[in-house]
Amino acid sequence: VDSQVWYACAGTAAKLPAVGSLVWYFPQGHAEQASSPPDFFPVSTAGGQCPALFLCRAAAIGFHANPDTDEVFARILLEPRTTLPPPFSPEQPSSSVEEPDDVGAMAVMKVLTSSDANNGGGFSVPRFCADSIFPPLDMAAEPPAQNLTIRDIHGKVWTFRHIYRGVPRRHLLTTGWSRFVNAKKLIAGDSLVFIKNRDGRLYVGIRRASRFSARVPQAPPPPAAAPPE
Amino acid sequence: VDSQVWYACAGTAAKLPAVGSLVWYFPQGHAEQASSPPDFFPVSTAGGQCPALFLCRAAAIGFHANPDTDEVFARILLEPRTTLPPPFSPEQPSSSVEEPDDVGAMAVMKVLTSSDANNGGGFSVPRFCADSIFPPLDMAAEPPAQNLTIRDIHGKVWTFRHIYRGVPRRHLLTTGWSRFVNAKKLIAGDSLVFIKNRDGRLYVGIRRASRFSARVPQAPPPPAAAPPE
DNA sequence: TTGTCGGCCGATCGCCGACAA
DNA sequence: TTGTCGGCGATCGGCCGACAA
Repeated sequence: VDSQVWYACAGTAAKLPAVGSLVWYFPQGHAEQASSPPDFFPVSTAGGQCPALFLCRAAAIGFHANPDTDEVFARILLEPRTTLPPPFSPEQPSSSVEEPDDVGAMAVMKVLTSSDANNGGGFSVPRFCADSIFPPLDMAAEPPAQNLTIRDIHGKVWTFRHIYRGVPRRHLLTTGWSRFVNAKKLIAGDSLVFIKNRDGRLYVGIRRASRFSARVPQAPPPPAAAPPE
Repeated sequence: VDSQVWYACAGTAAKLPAVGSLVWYFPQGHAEQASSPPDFFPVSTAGGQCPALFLCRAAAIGFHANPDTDEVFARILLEPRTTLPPPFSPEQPSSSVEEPDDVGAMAVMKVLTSSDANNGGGFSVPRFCADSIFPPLDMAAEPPAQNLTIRDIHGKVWTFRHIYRGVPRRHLLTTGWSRFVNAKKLIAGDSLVFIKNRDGRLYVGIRRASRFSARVPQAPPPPAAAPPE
């Protein structure tokens, strides 16, 4: 996966160590956060424990995306320094050292509203996104419209009809949008990241809302003055 | 899975050994046919070979169905006799010894036509199936119709509208049929087995057509007299 | 600027009898 | 007896502007 697109999808909160820098590998944190718990068998001691920290060198970083959910993750190859060899280590979040500020690219994020995610609708494009990411429309046309060619993080191409219409005027994605929503199983609360790289190529990334504490909207209690039903 | 339903779905060609009987376990045949090849490591000899046959006792039989495809398979627990212990063995087809003839139940099979499997249609119920499996219709009604409650091999309940209509009259499944076709991903050539057990409960099983040599129908060559296009 | 709604039109789904194999 | 077809009504998907937050 292209690292530029990866960073845009991961968000500014995601920090990765620079290749070659020294980091602490924290097995317990890895075991608690990883989707597939690592196997510490080869390094566990007679007492069944392994050391709490390993000093390591970040030898290589791989940028990846889940083929099903498009969620991004990084795989960091760690070389031990002065301690026993630890196992191969995927998914090491937030070990803050450096981030590439080579922003010749633009990225805009939007949280999907229920109108965006509901079937039978389009996608309301934020004005700033249309202005700074998408190619300019021919405003002489009636209505101004174009087809956008956008790649997801796997490189798969999606096309969307981008139209500027309604009173007052607004930017919308129509044809192609619902196919995308269904294919990616997007729901209200998920976020999209639209990315324009230095070559002008368009990408779209997904940040899923935490499904864990998803709360069902509830009817508010009646106002104090209202008599009980 | 209920063994009665299992046998109806497996068909009359499927033979299972009686529990307690002696059978030959044939590792190479197992390895060639099993979807997940067995691991013979613990019994392989220094030459990398394991014996061609094991005499075993069929200690227990489990009746199972693939949760995705509904295809049935059996798991036979084998106890070795006079040889080294073999590994646990799933899926041992056709070791012909016995089959339970306790047929207080009825089963009828039909291969799906393209009209059955195409969306936008119902299912033509063979006359014999309607007469011998389904509950009798009230022929005084116009048209005669009823809702059928039928369980798949996992026990999941499906409902179908069974109607007797058209000129000339015929039995059809309409409402509920296309949902079933889509959920089970049925295509023309697959077969259904309708089963009525001794209690009068209805079941439906699936036998998938071999996807391997599925051939696309081809236009026949023009008659000899026809001039070339 | 943009989230939600109702209208509306076209596409699809799915039930029907006709008809012939 | 039953496989396939065309018809057609109901439903749904999806594009639209209105309107208000």
